[in-house]
Amino acid sequence: MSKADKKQEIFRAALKLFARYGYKKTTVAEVAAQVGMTKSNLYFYVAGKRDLYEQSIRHALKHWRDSVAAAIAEKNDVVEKFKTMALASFQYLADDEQLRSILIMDPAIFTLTPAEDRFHEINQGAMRLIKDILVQGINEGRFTEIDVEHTTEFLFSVYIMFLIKTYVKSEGISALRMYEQGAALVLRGLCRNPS
Amino acid sequence: MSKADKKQEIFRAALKLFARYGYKKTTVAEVAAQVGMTKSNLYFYVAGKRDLYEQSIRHALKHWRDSVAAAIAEKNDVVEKFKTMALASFQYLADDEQLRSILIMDPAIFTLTPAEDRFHEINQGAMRLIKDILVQGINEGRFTEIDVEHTTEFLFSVYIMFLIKTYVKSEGISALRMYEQGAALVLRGLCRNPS
DNA sequence: ATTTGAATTATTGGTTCATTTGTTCAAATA
DNA sequence: TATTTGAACAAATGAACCAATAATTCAAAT
Repeated sequence: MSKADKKQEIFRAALKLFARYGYKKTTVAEVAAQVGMTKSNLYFYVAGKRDLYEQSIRHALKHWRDSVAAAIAEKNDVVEKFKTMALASFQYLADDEQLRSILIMDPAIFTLTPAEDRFHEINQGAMRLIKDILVQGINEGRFTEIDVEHTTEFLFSVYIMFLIKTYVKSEGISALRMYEQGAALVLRGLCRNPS
Repeated sequence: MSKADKKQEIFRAALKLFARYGYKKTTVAEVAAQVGMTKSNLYFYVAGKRDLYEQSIRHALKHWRDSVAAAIAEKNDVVEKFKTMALASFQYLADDEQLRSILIMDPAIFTLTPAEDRFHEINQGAMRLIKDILVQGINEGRFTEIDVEHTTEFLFSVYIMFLIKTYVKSEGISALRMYEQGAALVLRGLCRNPS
């Protein structure tokens, strides 16, 4: 098993424990035991506990983003892409209890401000998805010619906020309804020919 | 001076100190001194330190909301009302350094979830402003017939989020640009005949 | 190149205690 | 009667300490 594979295994084990007990209450000894090694050996793979935690989360977030990207890629119509993006990302989290648990225990993962965002590169990728859809829509003449940069940031902020409302604070179905209404409203504002 | 007037005076003095030193570092003795009375006498007017704090904030929030309501009332056209609502509330806070300071020191005043909202009745009032505009727009045939309840909640959430981004976390001008783009986008989604 | 046990360092949680601050109240005042 | 006060009491806070636990390093082993 390659070093990279071993890392993967470590990250998955770590995420499981972090999701169950939270950052502070999980010890590196426990994580090491979970993958069948001593804690000192863990330091051969990661720089420390904090690093282990962040990398594990980074790993999970990337998987999420890639999964949403794949769902979008299946659609051709730009309006369908928009709808898929809005819903697939929500659905993914609904299905991933472990990641939800992490997010609830550490709400700061989803920050409202880029400056203090520990996972900025990953969120940049998510914003890329939004931006590409906006650009495609404009190029195809389906969307009105809006300010792509700021609108992308706006949509991403709204999206993050509703993730927080729905899964971190547990407003559940109520927040989902709002999100759906909002997505529809925004899509109507985006489209040149309102349906 | 009536008891109600004395209370007003106390609230203003308290807010000033709370804004400067925060809740914990402000003592009731200091507040009492500020209005020229002993701390024990303060208990004739308020139930305790917490009550003093919350009432002072409540007072300031009401003033804010009423000020926005007044600005909206000046306009007749529903689209103008919408724009005014979106901007006047932001402008008010830009001008009120004291309230901004309170908000920064106690970010939980602006919660993303109604359940834990200590000032829910006041925010209800703010949502009322949004709802009335939506209803007017629909009745006049200017807005499409959206789900008023959920759209109101959606818009209020977005509004609160940008207040936090702009003033609590200090993203300043960048968040403002996003907000403007978002407001324009939403308004376009709302209107029956896009301009 | 990987793993380990033992040693070292840093954090954490609990305890005490002195000090400050919040709260109550019977008596005074206007 | 409505308001104010000083003194007493109760609760919260922060500093200083200690013991226990957990994180990290590293020389030696595989």
